[in-house]
Amino acid sequence: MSTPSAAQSAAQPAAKSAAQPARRGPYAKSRQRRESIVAAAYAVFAAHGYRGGSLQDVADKVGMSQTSLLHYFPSKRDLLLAVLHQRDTITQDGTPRDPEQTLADAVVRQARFNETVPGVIELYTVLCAESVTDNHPGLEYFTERYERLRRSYLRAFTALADEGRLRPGVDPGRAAASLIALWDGIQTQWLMAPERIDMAGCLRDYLDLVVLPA
Amino acid sequence: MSTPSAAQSAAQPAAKSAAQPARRGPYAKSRQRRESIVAAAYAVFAAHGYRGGSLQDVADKVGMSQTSLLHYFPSKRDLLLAVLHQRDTITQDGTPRDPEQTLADAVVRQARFNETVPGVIELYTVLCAESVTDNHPGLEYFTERYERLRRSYLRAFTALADEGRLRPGVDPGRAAASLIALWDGIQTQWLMAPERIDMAGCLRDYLDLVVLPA
DNA sequence: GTCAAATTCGAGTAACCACTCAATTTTTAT
DNA sequence: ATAAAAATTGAGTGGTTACTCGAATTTGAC
Repeated sequence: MSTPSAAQSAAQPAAKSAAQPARRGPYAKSRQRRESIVAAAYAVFAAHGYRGGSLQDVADKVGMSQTSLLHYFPSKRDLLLAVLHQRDTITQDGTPRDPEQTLADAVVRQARFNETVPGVIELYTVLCAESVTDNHPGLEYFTERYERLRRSYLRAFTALADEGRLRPGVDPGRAAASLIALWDGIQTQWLMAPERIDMAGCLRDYLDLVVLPA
Repeated sequence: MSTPSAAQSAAQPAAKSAAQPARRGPYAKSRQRRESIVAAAYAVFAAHGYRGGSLQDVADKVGMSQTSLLHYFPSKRDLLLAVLHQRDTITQDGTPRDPEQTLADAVVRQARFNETVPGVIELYTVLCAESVTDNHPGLEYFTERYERLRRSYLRAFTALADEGRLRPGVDPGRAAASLIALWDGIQTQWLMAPERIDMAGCLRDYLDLVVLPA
């Protein structure tokens, strides 16, 4: 309060009348730089987890100093959140499903796609479980993701039930949680024995059991 | 198996003829001490993971110095393996199922039991996913556990199929992997929202879908 | 070209890590 | 009681951690 000049931080290019700090914004290559940092952090966290991966590992991978890295992401926590957001972008997590596609086709297609993207499944599996440990900055992301996903599949199963296409006796709410659980769990087994586990097949089997043909 | 030197713990009082080092074996309270260390490590790894939990944390919890702890478990890795073995003991993992019980009853019963044991599900979920990260000493334990469990459930589903009690179209191998996956995955969701997730209910639902009534 | 903001980094910090070593204290078989 | 093994520990070892600070360099709007 005693230093009113420092309190003015919002940059409005029109309002440069008074004695403003005159922020200039990031330089041209800044965006690419941030992206390459996130990509490196993505790989490091996928391979070692959040606690097991260090900022130095990430900086080395990008080819910059750890200090410069902290200029872009002021804490390891911020970097993790950027990586999780990047995962959403890659997998289009949270994007509504194409209404032309059946639920089963959409799930199977996504499962097959994820299999081809190096590191996505490692990153998701490792960080998700790690996030339930004490004081993990990823917990909120994963709890919210689960709630959103369960709501989404609940809606899908309820719609199918209304058409009479849900197998009698199946509870849409538990089926939603179960589908997500099956997907998560089969990914863990796939990571340990990729040639022995048919992720898409297991998901297809489950959905064929739960939803009746049109 | 491959470390016979460490396996020499059984005291043979008869073989003290030559110039032997005259091992005396552990003292009376040693066994309890080891058990309390494993219990503390169990809690620490469940709450923080393997990489996130430190030997100092464990030593503090037991009330001994970190150096003394290392007298009982010469490395953090050894401590982890002891904790994983302890988990098997608690959950009776690897113990054959009571033949009087149906598969579904056994699974549901075990799921309900695990829910009541503090830390088991945290420990399992956190360490299992962490074990797929680089150079994690738990990987072998979990891969072998998955192979053993899949074989076990494959046998159970195959037996049911022979009785004509497997729903037509269900593949016993994929069903075995799927049952384990569902179980693992539902535990993760339960950890994040225990009051919203019915683990036993989801497992029961799945088995009711897959196996037909007698 | 000027000049301030954006970017970069070397050098620290204080804390923590798993683990070692040498020495002391405690137990227990004799 | 004695003596030797088992148990315990304080003090270190070399390493890593996330993060800070101050200063130098690079950029780009004017």
